[in-house]
Formats: sequence, C-alpha cells, structure tokens
Amino acid sequence: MIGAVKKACQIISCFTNETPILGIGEIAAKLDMNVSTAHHLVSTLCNEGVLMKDNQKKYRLGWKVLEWNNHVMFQQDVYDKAMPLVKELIHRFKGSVHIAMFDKGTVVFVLKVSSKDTTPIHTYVGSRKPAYATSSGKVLLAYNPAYLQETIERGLSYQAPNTITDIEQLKEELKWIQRNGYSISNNENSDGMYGIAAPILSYSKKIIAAINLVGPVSYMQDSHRSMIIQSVKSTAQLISKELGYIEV
Amino acid sequence: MIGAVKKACQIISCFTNETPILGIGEIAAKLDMNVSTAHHLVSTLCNEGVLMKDNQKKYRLGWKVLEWNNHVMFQQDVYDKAMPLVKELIHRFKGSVHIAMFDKGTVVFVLKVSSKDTTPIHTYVGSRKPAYATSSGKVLLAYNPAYLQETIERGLSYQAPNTITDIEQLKEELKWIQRNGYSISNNENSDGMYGIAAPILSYSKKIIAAINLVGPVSYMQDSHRSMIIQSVKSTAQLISKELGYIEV
DNA sequence: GGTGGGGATTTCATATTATGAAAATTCAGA
DNA sequence: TCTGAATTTTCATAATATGAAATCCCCACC
Repeated sequence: MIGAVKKACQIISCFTNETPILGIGEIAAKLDMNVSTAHHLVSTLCNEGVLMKDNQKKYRLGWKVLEWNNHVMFQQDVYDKAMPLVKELIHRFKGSVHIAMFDKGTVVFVLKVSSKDTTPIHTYVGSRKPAYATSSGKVLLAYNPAYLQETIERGLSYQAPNTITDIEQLKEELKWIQRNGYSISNNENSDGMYGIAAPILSYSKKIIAAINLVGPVSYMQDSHRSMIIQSVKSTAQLISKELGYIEV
Repeated sequence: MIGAVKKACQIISCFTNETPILGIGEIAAKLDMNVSTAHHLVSTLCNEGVLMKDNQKKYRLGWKVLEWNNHVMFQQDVYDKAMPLVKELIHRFKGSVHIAMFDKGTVVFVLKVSSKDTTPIHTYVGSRKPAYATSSGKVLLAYNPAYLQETIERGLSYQAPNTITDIEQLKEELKWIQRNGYSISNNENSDGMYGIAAPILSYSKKIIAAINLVGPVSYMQDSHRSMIIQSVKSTAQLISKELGYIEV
C-alpha cells in the first residue's frame, strides 16, 4: 500500500458537509499528521484540482471530484435508468428508497431518494450500515455466500432491539429471503424504521445491488404492506433488466 | 509535489465514459508507467474504495467518488438552489444552460442542463473550454482582472471563425461586458453555437461563476433575443442571491 | 503605523518508501 | 492439459516523502 496515496484519500475524506472548508492545521490535527506533510499533500491535490484554495488560506473540494463523479458508471446508469422507477415507487408509497451495494462487510448506499413528506432518515449517498442489520444488506447476504462469509468474519453486534446477532438465526433468515425473494427489516437498525428490500440481479443471476423502501414502522405495518412488497420486488426486477449487464 | 499522489490522480482520471473499465496493463500503457507501479497504486486506490475490482481482473471507479462528490459544497448548493432557476430558464427558451467557474486559464462547467428538444452540445460537468472563447468565460474575465492576466499569459489561439485572438480586442470586449452586464459568444467556439452569459456574484460583488444559455445560432438570432438576455441576467442575479455567501 | 501572534509555507537532512525488472501466478482459450 | 497473455508478487535500489525547525505572511490589536 502506498502511504502517500492513502493519506491523500484520507485528506479528501476530511471534507464533509459538516466541515466543507478546512485549513492545513485542522487537517493535520484531524489525521494526526505533521502539518508539513499535510501541506505537501494538500498542495499536490490542489494542483490536480481535487482540492481548491478558498480566498483565505483555507481549502475545499475541487472540480476534479465533480468530473470523476460523472464517470462513475453506476452513477450514470443508476440515475438514467433506475431513477424513473425509483421515483415511481416513492410517488406511490412515500418514504425513502435506497439502492445499496455490498462492500467490506457493510452496505453502501449508491442512491437515495426521499419523499418530501416523510420521516427523515440519516443516510446519504456513500454512507454505510452493517449489512446484517438492514433490509438491503440481508438481501445482499442471502444472494451471495461470499458476502455472508465476510460479514460473519467481522462479527455481528447489537444495533437496535431487533438486530440479529446470532449467526444461525441470520442464516435461517437468509434462507427465508432466498425463498421469498425479498427481505424485511423491522427496527433492526438504529433508525426505528421498517424496510423492505429486493435484489437487483445481473443477466447471469448474480446479485449486483439491492433496492429498499424505508418508512416509519407505523406506516409500513398497515394493510397494504403486501402491495408494497410486490411493488418493491417488481421495481427491482425492472431495474435488473435495465442494469443487468453489469457484473461486479 | 508528491509524485505518487499525482500519479494516483492521473489513474483515476483514466476512467472515463469511453473507458469506464480498465485493466492494469491499459492504465500503465495510457500513462506510460511501469505495470508494477500502476498495480501498487491501483491496489491502494481499491483499498480506499476509490476504485473497485470488476469480476474479471478489471477495475472501475468506486463508491468513494460518490461519497466525495456529495461533499462538494458547490454541487450541493448549485443543485439545491440554482437548479430550479436554471430549469425555469430551460423551460422558457429551450437550449442548454451551464454554470461555469474559472480555473487555470479555462472555464470548468460545474452544472449542465439541456432541453430535451435541442441541438446537443459537447460539454459535461467537469469539462473545460478556453475562457476567451466562451460567453461564460468572457464574463469571468471581465469581472476579475486576475483571471484575465492568467488567460493572457497562456495566450489566445484560434478556435472557430469568430474567436477573439487579439488581446486588445479582447480587452475592448470585456469593457463592453462590464458596462452591459452580460456577454455574447457567436460562433467563437468550436461548437457553432450562440451563447449568452451573465455573472453570478457574491455579496461583496466578487465573481463566483457565470451562467450561460446556449443554442443554435439561428434560434438565438431571432427577435426575442433581448428577452432572453434579460432572463439570463435576472436568473444570474437570483442565483447570486442564493449562493452569494460563497467566496472563492 | 508598528507590533505580536497564529497560522501557513519553505527548507533540508534523513529515513522511509516508491520504483521497476524479473519471477511467479492466474486465467482463458485452444 | 497446455499455452500465452495477462496480473500479481518479490525485492534490491534509488528516489522521495517525512517532519523538526526556521521563515514568512497576514491579521488583529495596540
């Protein structure tokens, strides 16, 4: 592993919505590195356009990030092809919809759309949650044994009252998901939400991602839940058709 | 400048819409570096989530890029605040609208929206054009002498029949733009388009960016051009109010 | 207008670390 | 199973990132 590159990535990741503008000193303190080292790295990143200098001696993320983002294939495809279907789902049932992928034992949200009039949920594109404690994560685990293996190795820990922390219990649940083609998360996460997820599959039936619809427990418990489940499943299938050529 | 970081940035930039999936060999060839070096860098970037491994031995851009992009303050603000106003402009006049910023002698497009039924234009978020040959670029030059200085140092070169290649002529044009508060580009670029641009200013009247409306020459030449100019100017002013706290 | 202080830069010797040739491995296709 | 073309790993060496300290720069305060 090339240290300088790793550090550069860490520096870029320091710039968040909470701290979009940072000075050299702040960066160095955050990452516990020498100000000189930080300065060298930041200067290089500025030269490349990844960071840019504020009018003061502060820095912020630069244009290069926008450019790179435009080239993320998923972003392109997910936006162009999946978005209309996701919007339709939101339109019908309110709540929030995510598309999530598996990475290093967690689910990463690669798309998020929320209805305007729904309980806010603390997720954003790029954020992560434990796979075993989310509806989309459980779908991903159910459809790919390698994901499960990786998750087990990292261990299961308590997240909320209903989190599955027993490996055997998790395996049972995954079998159920395989049989039924969808998963449910009822307050297993820290957000007090009810989620329904279904798999997005490639042409060769490998799992690419999962789509989920999330809403307050009260809302989802009501009579039209089975209709929601059907809709999430069919949306997942439609998106699978659109994105199915992708193999991760 | 830290070489490893610079090279890592170059590697990331290799992944484009044309070549979204690359092998080590291809990357090494593109950048004329040793395959081993490329491999070390790519491995590190994979570890950081900036790149990800395809199912084959190929690589593509990873989730980290999505995450970083979400934190680009401009992106956030531009989308949330400027987008409705931009959409309104498109709705009224068709064509394409860009928001552009100045960087290293060129304009960088940080937002692009096109009407569905208009002549396509070869720009995208993150792409660049010479400042002196675009309507938005000329606005940026007119409102910031430092930008002009930088542009002159890099020299003016022929881009299309109407490109301004004489420095004195350019300065005259910029004075006109200052007086009138907008700029026009009539086939000065390589795209055969007619553009109208106006400045987006901060509260302290420094130029942040420029907004332009672009369309086929034939369309823009007609009688309601003065109305278009007024609309572009007033949209720019509204966006200035929304984004005015930003100081670059 | 001068002064002090808290940054950001720059410098430079040193130790760390990236480099690249070559060997080992993997994988797909014959 | 074999072959060839890729990737991945290894490792000695050269290159370069590192960080303490010195300098510079810009504000805020006198």
